[in-house]
Amino acid sequence: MLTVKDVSKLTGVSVRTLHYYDAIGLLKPPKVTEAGYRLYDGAALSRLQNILLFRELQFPLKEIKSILDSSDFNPKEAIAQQIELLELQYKHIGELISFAREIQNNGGNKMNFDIFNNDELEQYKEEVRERWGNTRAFKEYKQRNVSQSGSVNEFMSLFSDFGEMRNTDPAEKSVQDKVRALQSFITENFYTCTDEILMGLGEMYVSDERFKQNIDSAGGEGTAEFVKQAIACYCEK
Amino acid sequence: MLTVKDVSKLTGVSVRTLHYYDAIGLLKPPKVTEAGYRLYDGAALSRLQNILLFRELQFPLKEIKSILDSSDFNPKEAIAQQIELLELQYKHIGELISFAREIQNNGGNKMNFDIFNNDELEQYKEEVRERWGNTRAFKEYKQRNVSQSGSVNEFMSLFSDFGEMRNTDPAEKSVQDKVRALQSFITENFYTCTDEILMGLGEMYVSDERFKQNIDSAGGEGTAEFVKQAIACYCEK
DNA sequence: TATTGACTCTGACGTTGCGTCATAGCTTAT
DNA sequence: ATAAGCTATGACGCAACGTCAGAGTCAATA
Repeated sequence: MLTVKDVSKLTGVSVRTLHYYDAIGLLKPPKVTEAGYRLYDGAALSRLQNILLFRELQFPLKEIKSILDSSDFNPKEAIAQQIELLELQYKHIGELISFAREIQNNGGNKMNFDIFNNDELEQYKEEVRERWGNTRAFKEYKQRNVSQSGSVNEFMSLFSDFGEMRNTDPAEKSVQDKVRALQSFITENFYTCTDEILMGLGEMYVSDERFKQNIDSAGGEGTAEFVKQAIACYCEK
Repeated sequence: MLTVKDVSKLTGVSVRTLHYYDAIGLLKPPKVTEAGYRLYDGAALSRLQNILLFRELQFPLKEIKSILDSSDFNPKEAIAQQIELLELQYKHIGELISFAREIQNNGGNKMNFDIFNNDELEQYKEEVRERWGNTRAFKEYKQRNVSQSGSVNEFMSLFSDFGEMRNTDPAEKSVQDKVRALQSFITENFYTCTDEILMGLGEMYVSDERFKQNIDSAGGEGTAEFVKQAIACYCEK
């Protein structure tokens, strides 16, 4: 019989991990001495190999346990689902890499509304867990995503409108109407935009270099500052 | 000024997360009312955007904090390192996917000594953290990996040797010598193989379908069982 | 004005998969 | 018999929050 240390050296898992797997019932030693020493045999090693296999494939230990304990040891289904999950991760990380490269090159100037969303992954995990196919929520996500990235363009055109007015008085009615339009637009396309939030956004447009540069590039130098003032005006009334 | 809920709705992070970021000093609200209510402004929103950016790129919060707090807000270096990390993850997940596909197809028959090792990732993380370039440990890893996968072939040829002897008595001297050779081989190439461990391995060779099938395919039907008996013999003496 | 309802706060514990002590018991060899 | 080496069981720590629980606040309504 193998002691914990033997198994540890053999498989590379730590003694503490063996303790833990015992504690959670994932890998019980077939025998325990009177002194409480754990002793393992070949069958246990085999089970451990399986555990490590699934662990490597990112299965949570609980799931591994239920897979190995379920009498029908045919995990093809589970693995198929896991592959889909891994593929999502793969895609996601790929996107992150190109995103990171962009940041390196242009200093992260781009306003980025679309990539801040691993909803996809999270939602998919939910799905996989609850097994209601991968059609509905996934399509809804895509839908949302498309409509959102589409609206970003409209969003930017609002700023170029502001740019054209940026030499008039921020309190001017035409300008104030634009602010109202901006607020409505945000409310309709992103989230309910209260006056409070609008104020915060206005401030951020100048204090965040990324937003500032992006807005100025759409409306001309000074547009961001102008928008901020217009918003301040609007919110004071 | 924006309340926690405003910020939450605006950025998508939960109120609890804002509490947390405050607690760890990552994002302190610029003002707090007498009642203790947190109030945020545009600058805070901007900082939060940066936080989310780095968080999305898998930076740990502590690192984000030190990056944003270090006066020289030039994270190019950090991002470059992070990209390398992401690329490693990318590669690793890619390997996992093809590995998982293999398992699906052949039921995971292959003995798998090589993929159970994200040392690469871990070691690399260490490296990145300690900034001593990515040459040395990486090459050492490759070295180790190559020599290991090379030795797997020799390992299998041992089993075909056993296969040829599988109709003689397991106690026969020639067989026992092979067992000794097996033990030495494991000790030299993988880990110190005590008699105890050898016994465990022998048992596993038959109780784990993956090993059994692989060994039998190398030495012929019944080889795994034969090896187990030979080992038992060897260890009793 | 009193009371609802919506919002906020601070703890405290749960989660996942272990690592890291601390303390103590067991085993074996010298 | 004692030291060396192994083992055990807690207990705490980490990352990044989620999830209550209990309690205080704020604005608006009846």
